[in-house]
Amino acid sequence: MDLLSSLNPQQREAVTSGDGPLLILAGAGSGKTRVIAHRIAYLIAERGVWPRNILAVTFTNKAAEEMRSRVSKLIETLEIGSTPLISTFHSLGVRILRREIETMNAGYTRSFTIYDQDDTVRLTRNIIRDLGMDDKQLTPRSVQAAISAAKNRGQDAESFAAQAHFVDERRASIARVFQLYEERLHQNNALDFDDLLIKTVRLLRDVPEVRERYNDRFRYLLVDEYQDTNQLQFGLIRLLTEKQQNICVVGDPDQSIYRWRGADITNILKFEEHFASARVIRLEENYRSTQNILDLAHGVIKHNVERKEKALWTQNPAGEKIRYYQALDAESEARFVAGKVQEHLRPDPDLRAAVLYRTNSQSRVFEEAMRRAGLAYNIVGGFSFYERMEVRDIIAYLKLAMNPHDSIALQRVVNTPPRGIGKVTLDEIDNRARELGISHWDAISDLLAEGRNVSPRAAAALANFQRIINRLGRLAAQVTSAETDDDDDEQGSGPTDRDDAETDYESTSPVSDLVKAAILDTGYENALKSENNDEAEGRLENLQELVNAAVDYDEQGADGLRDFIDHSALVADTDQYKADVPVTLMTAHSAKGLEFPLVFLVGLEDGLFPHSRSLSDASDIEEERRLAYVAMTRAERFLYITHAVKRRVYGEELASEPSQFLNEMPLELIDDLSRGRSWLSFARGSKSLEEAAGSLRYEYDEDYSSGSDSDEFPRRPAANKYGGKTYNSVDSVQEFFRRRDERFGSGHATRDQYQKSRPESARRNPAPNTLPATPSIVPGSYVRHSKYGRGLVLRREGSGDQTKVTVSFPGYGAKKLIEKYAGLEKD
DNA sequence: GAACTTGCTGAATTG
DNA sequence: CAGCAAGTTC
Repeated sequence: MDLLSSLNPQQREAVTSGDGPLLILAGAGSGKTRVIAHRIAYLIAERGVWPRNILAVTFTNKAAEEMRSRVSKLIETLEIGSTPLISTFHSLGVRILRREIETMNAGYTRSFTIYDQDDTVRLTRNIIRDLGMDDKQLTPRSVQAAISAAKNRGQDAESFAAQAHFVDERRASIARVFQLYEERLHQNNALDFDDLLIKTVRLLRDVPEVRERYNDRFRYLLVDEYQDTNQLQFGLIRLLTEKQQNICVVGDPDQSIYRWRGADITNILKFEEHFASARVIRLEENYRSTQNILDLAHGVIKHNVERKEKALWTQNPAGEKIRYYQALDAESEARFVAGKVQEHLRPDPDLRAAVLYRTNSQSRVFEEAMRRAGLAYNIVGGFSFYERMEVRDIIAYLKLAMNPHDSIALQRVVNTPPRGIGKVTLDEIDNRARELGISHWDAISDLLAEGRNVSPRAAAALANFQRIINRLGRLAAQVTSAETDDDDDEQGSGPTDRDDAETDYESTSPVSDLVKAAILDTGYENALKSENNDEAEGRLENLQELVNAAVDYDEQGADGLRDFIDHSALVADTDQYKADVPVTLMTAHSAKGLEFPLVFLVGLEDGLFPHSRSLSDASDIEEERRLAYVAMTRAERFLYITHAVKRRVYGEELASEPSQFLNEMPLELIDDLSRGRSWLSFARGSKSLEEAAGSLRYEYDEDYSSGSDSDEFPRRPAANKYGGKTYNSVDSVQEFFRRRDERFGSGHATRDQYQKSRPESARRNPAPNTLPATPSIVPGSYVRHSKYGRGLVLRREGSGDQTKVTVSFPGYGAKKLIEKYAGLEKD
C-alpha cells in the first residue's frame, strides 16, 4: 500500500498498530509528524474510521496547521464526508466550552469572553490597586505569573490561600489577589487561558453525559509533543479516552522544554503505568541532520543526569563540521550571521536559514543586520500582529459590541481615541462600579442618569461613547442574529438549510463590515490620520490588515464574529510565516518541531543560554540543555554556533562568559571562524591540561579587549549594576556635596575614584553650574515646607521669579519648586 | 483634560 | 534601553 511504502519498519509499525494505547518515542528528526499524519490517514483509508471520530491535539497553531496540510495531502483522493479535528489544546477547550459550558451550571454562559495575557495583567493591576496594595512590590505581571503557575499546578484560590498564610506575607497578598481575580473573571463571564483547560477538565469530569458524548465523538485521540503536557492536559486526555482507550501519543523526553509552564515529564515516562497494556515503539533513525550535527547535539544532551540514554543514528553523511564564531559584541555577532547567510545563499538561493536565540530581546540586532544586508526575514513570536495596540483596541470595540459589560475592554477604549473622558471621570465610574457591584457600562448609565459628580463636558463625552457602542452593538446583533446551524455534530446539514429571506437581509460581509465600523465610527481612523506621521501610517496599515483577516470569517454566519475574536486571542505567534523568506528569526522554544538546512544558534553565553534564572537549579539547567538540544537538532546541513564577548543588558555593557554548553561539545567537530584567539582556541590548547587545571581560564584576543584588565566590564550574572540608589537617597545627597566640594577644591574623593565607583550616577547627577546667588536658601542648607516638612536643598537654578530650587524631602523624595511660590522657610 | 517631560524600574521561554 | 507611571505645563 502506497501510504506505507515511504516508511521504515518502525514507522510503519507505529502507523499500523491497532487499537489501544500507543506510545511512540520519537527522537528529533525521526519523522514524528509524518508518522502521526500517516496514522491518521491510515485510520481513515484502511481501517474505515470516520474522520470526524479522530482528534489530533498539538501545542501550537503552527503544528496544527502543518499536520492539517499533511493529512489533507495524504487523503485528498478519498471521498470523505468530514475531516478529522486537528486542534491545539486551547482551541479544543474553547470549542467544547462554547457548546457545553452552560451544562456545568456554574454561572458561565456560552458567550464567555477570553482574557489573554494583556487582559489578565490589566485585571490583576486593577485588583492590586483596589486592595490598596503597593504595586511597586507586587508587580501585576509577577502576580499574574504566580496565579497562572498555581492554576497550572491545579490549585484554586482557596488551596493557594490555605498554603499561603504559613509561608510569607507576599504569598498571602497574592492569595488575596488570586481570590478576587477569580471572582472578577466569573463576574465578567470571562475565562483566562488557563481556564480554557481547567474548565474543560472540570466539565468533562463533572458532567457524565457530556463526557460520554465526547468519548463517543472522539474515538481516536492522537497527541503530539506529549513530553510537554501538564497535569491539566493529562486530565483532559484521560477523560476523553476513558471509554475507548484509543490514545496514541508521540514525544521525546529529550525535547521537554516546558517544565516552567507546568509540563510534567512523568506523563510520558509513566505512560505505560497510566494506560494499561500500552505498546511502545521507538523511532531512532534520524532523517534530518548530518552525523556531525547529531554528534554535537548528543555530546551536549548526554550531560543530563536525569535522562535515559538513547542515541540517534542516521544514514546521512557526516557533513560539514560545525562552525563556531566568537564575536566582539551582539552587533558583530549579528553581522557575522547575516554575512554567512549571504555566502550560503549565493550558490544556493533557495536555502532556508533560521537564527535561534534564547530570548526575544535578542532579535532586534539580528533584524537590523538582516535589513542592512538586504535579506528578507520574518520573525516568529515577540510582538505578533494581534498584540499590537491598535489591533487590540479595535478588538476591544468588537468585544464591547457583543457585550458592553466587558469592563476590561471598556476601560481599554473608553477614551481611545481621546474623546474627553479624563482621569477624574474614570475614577468616578470605577468607584461606582465597585461600590454597587455593577459593570462599568452600567456605572456610566447610572452616572449620567444621576447627573451628579460629572461635568457637563464629561457627560457629553460619555453619552457619545454610549452611542458609539450601542450602534456597534446593533450591527453586531444583526451579524449574530442570522442564525445558522452551529453544531457540526450533525452530519451533512449543509448551508442549504438556511432561510433565503434571512440571507438577503444579512449583509454579505458581516464580520469585516463590523470591523470597518469599529475603525471608522469610533473615530479611531480619524485620530490616526490626523497624527500624520509614519508610525500612524503603519498603524492604519495594520488596521487594514485586520479588516482583511476578518474577511475570512464573513462566511461563517452567526459564529463568525465570535470566532474571529477567539482567533485573535488564541493565535499568539504569527503562524503563517512565509516559507519562501530566506531567514527566520525566533526563539529556540518556537523552533521546536521545525527544521532548516542552515541554522545559527546564537548567544551561547553563561547567563543568557543557559539563562541566569536557571543557573541555581540543577534540573533547570537540564531543561536549558534540552532546549539547546532542540535548537541544534533543527539543523539539516549546516550549524553555526556563536557567542559574544560583551553584550548590552539594560543598556549596560556586560562581559559574557562562554556558555557551559560550549564546553560540553566535542571540540573536534568544530571549526573556528573567529578572528584571532577565541574561547575555542584556548579550550583546544588546554584540553590536555583541562582535568588537572579544573577550571578554564582564557584570554581574549587583543582585538577584542582593549585593555589587559579583564574586569573592564562588569560580569553577568553578578549584575553589577549601581545598587539601585537614586539621587534622592541620603548616599547620593552626600555624593552630591562631595562632588561639589571637589569642584571647589575641598573634596575628599578624587575624581578618578568617584568615576570608577559611580559612573552612572555621575552622568545622571551633573554638578550644578551656578553658584548660589542668594545666601538664604542654598544647596546644602535645610528648609521647611508646609506639606513636605524639613528637607535638604540640592540645587538652585535660574534667577529672579524664575528661581527654582530642588529639595530632597525625607519620605517624599526630591521636589523641584519655584522659590517664589513654594513658601520655603529656612530651617 | 491632554500633551509633554522626567524619573524609575525592570525582562525567559508560550497558548 | 525602553516602557510606564507620576508629575508638570499649557
